[in-house]
Amino acid sequence: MTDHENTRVDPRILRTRQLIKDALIDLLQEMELNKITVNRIAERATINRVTFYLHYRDIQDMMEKMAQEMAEDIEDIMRSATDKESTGETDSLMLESLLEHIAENGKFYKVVLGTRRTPIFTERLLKILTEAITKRTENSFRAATGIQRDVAIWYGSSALIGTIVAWLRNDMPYTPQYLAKQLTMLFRIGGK
Amino acid sequence: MTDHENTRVDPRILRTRQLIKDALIDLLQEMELNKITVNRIAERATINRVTFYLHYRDIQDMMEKMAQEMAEDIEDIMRSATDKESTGETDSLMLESLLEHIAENGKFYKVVLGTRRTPIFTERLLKILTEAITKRTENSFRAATGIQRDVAIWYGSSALIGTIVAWLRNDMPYTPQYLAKQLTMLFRIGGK
DNA sequence: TGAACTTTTTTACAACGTGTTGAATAATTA
DNA sequence: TAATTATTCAACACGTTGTAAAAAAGTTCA
Repeated sequence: MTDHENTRVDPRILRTRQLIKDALIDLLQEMELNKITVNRIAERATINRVTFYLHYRDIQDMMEKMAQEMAEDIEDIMRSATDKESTGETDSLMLESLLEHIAENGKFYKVVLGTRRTPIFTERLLKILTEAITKRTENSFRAATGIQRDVAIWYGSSALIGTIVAWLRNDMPYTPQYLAKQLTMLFRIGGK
Repeated sequence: MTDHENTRVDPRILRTRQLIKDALIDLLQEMELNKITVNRIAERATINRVTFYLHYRDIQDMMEKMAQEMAEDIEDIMRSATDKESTGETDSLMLESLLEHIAENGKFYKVVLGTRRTPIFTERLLKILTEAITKRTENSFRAATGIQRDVAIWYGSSALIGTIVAWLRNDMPYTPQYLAKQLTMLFRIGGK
């Protein structure tokens, strides 16, 4: 995805890590996680198996690091959406930027969010969305409806992530902009 | 959970299968799926490792069978809720029965739905909920809002399952009845 | 360019998990 | 009790894991 790295780093490391990551994404499209071995990853990445261990402790560790990178990317995007606009419509813009980012990296997100093989990624995104919603509804929550705030937050954040997942699984039949609008509407009437 | 078996079956088989299932649920509370081996399951279940293979092809196969049983249980419950009431309020009752069932088997559901270790179970429940909602909104969908029907279904079903998951993770701080009411309210305003 | 440094490869190893066998033992059924 | 069926035991070949040491290849910088 993006850099995250300003210090000079050996191009061999960059190359190897990219090869390994691509190989994993590749394999995740084809088979369940329990069929994916370091052997297969190395083979697919055209690197030596030992090299894998020079970069990651094991497959689990690798996925955690990738999920961390994803989370940083998404947080950056959402932060800059908040900065750009200060005229009320931030959450609509945030959603739109997020969906655009996901669409741009569709191959990646379809695998890590669209399949249920890598729950860490979904978990990470859910957490980010929950926090964003929590922050965003700090004042604006209408308790008058008789709905518990935490239930509304659970409801809204799962609805968002679930819709994104379904959208990915169906090969993104709507543009990010259109889906963002739909979601904003649904979200307004429902959650808060 | 329930029987699913009316024909006489060797009590040793019942005992062994129950021991194995309990062992898996036990282990899933303690460690990630990739740390769980047939060895460990057999050890925890106090059976011989070979016996495991007399009942299941592998751990994956075992989880699929357990998810299938869960799905059958839930479908039974939702069916009988539909039968019982014909006076409009079926979806509220269905939700209530479902949540009661989950609460009764809290230990089981907290593991298979509450942790992200067994996506098959969540997947199965999502499918059931999606189908129920799809059926239920066949006529009553208000297109006037400008919201796509499929988006609304994605949104509503993920919201439901996500809220249930969060409720389990937080050790069910609301009664099934209360949560069902909350969900019905949120669902009404939002999805359809 | 050449020398110092870092990364990758090669080969090898022990430990462990898998899935399957055939024969024994134990429990259930009738 | 006898016949049947489930479980255990011991053992096997095979693949995966994570680590090690040394050789080879690629990068950096004077």
